[in-house]
Amino acid sequence: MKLDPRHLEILAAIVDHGGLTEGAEALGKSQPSVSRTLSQLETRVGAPLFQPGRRPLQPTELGAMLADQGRAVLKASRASSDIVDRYLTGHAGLVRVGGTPIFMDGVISAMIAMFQQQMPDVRVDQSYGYAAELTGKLRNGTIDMVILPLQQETVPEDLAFQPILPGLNVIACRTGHPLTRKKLVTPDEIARYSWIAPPADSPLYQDLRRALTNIGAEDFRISFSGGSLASVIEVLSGSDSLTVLPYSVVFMMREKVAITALSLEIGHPDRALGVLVARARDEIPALRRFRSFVVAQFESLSRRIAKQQSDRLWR
Amino acid sequence: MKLDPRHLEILAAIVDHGGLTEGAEALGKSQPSVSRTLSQLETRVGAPLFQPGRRPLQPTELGAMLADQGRAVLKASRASSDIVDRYLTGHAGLVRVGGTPIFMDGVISAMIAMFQQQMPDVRVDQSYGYAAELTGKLRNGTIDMVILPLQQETVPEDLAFQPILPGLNVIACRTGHPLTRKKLVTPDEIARYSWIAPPADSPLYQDLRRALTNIGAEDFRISFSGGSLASVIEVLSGSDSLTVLPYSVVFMMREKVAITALSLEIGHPDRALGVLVARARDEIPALRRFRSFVVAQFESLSRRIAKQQSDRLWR
DNA sequence: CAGTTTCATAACTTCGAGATATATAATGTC
DNA sequence: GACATTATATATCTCGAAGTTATGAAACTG
Repeated sequence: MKLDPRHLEILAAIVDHGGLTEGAEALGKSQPSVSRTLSQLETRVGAPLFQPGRRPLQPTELGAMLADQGRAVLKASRASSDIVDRYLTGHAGLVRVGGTPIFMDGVISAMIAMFQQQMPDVRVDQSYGYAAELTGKLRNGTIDMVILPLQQETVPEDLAFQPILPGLNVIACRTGHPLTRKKLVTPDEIARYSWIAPPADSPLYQDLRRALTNIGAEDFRISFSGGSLASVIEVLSGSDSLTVLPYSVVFMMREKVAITALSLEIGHPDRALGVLVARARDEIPALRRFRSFVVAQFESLSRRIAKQQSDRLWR
Repeated sequence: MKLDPRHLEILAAIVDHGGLTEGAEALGKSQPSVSRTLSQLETRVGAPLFQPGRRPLQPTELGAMLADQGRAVLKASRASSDIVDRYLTGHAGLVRVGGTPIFMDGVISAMIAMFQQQMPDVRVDQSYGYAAELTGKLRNGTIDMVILPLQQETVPEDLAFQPILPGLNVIACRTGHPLTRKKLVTPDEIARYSWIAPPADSPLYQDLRRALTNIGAEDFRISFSGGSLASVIEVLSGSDSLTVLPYSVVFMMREKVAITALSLEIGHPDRALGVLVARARDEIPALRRFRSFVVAQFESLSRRIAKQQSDRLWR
């Protein structure tokens, strides 16, 4: 005996609201419709579901049990509506975001924390990689969005790139480092210190090489390499070693850890940090929200960086 | 966003059976029907519920969550079918049975225990009373069935009476009572012992009076009255008092407690024990089952009584 | 025993779920 | 990489059921 779950819902509504009229109203249906559904259900079941004749309509034993099941259906129904609503408004869902390790650890993860204050039910899956792997994952749908520095001209046709911050690298060191006392740092002075190198396959490593070439420091000693940001920061703040980091990372971290940037131009890479998504794939609402949030956060970050730099000029 | 619970069921079936075809089969529907329902659901929701293109069909985050709700609906649906089936076959339900105290305690309650061995989910509500109240409750639907001794001619039109045992009362006493040693008991001998009287408004009390009148014992001492069967039995088996009980009660109890019946005819009341139900009201399946069970039990009891009596004749 | 409320019935319309037949897409195989 | 196979989507039709309004019949109210 297969019963229509909607009929069970209706039965539950009648029982819970104490009458056909009230039940119909609660369900947004007409009273005759509900009445007929009930009588159909009763013929179907082959037994009365309500005490006959009694005016404050009272369910039979069987009616009460089926109404219990109807309540379960109603609950699942409501839960479904809720799930869908939360999904469509971007309050729930899964966002798989990839990016270069330093940026993810240094900037994005803090933004994720802020985002999840507002959207606690959006789950974020983070993964690390560089341009080649990340675009691959983007194309095969393994991740939804990538944050990485890229030359705008090299962006493939099938991907959309939205720049959010100009590429700006700096030489970073611990606060109180001997070089921070100098107003102008010369290449010779820099050459005295050893370097913390990012992984050899990272764009940042290329940046480091180019920066050193630019300032004329041909050979340099590497004292530590292969670490992710947490290790780099530890070594950096506990030694006199130098490294190259995106300025945004130094800026974000400067209040939490004792690192700073040297006043030495090392030449901008011709890349811009940006958000990359697949054109074909349309974003789920949570992703759209997250992307907007990240973009807005970077705008705010830009402004704060600009303000800090003009403040420093006046000092 | 209101979703049809049936659609959620279908979604759950697809997810659980790993495909449209399998899901359709499990639901007993055609594949196109299920396919269209799914695509409708997706347009309704406004988001894909399955990963596009993947062959071992895999739900999206949202699809999986909605499928969970669908499973809940499916569960309620199955539970409902189960409830109805059990109800219709009389394996579940509520039976409200009333009767005269002595019969209920002495005979029926043991039958209820046996019945519930087979039908553990049939709930039995027992209530006590005499003819007037019981027929009243039967008429207003407070109880479903009554077991009581009645003159067949006095049965009202709107009630149906099914006799199950001829009325036969006996004088009961403890086993080993002095009177049990006599082959023939005279009224004089009886007059020496005091009586345990049933409640004054009970038919059994009338029977007691008539019996004593019949055997010529005009005045008699009452040593205990007002007790229900458990008390009566206690007093009876712990003293030399006598009482009048239906033979069926003595027969049922004789192996558990030390009571027996005297070999003295006291004249049959012109009543028969039977089952009374309201004609208008149609019985729920559990009641029908219970009634049949009780009737069958009494048939068996009749046979056992007859057998015991013929055995005694030969002794 | 009115008046009011609540439920049942009637007649009709519309929408959707079911079916079969068939096209299209994905997957496995040689 | 082409082909066979299986799985899913689409087209078209039919029928049932759920919705509507209008109205009749009970059952509580005072």
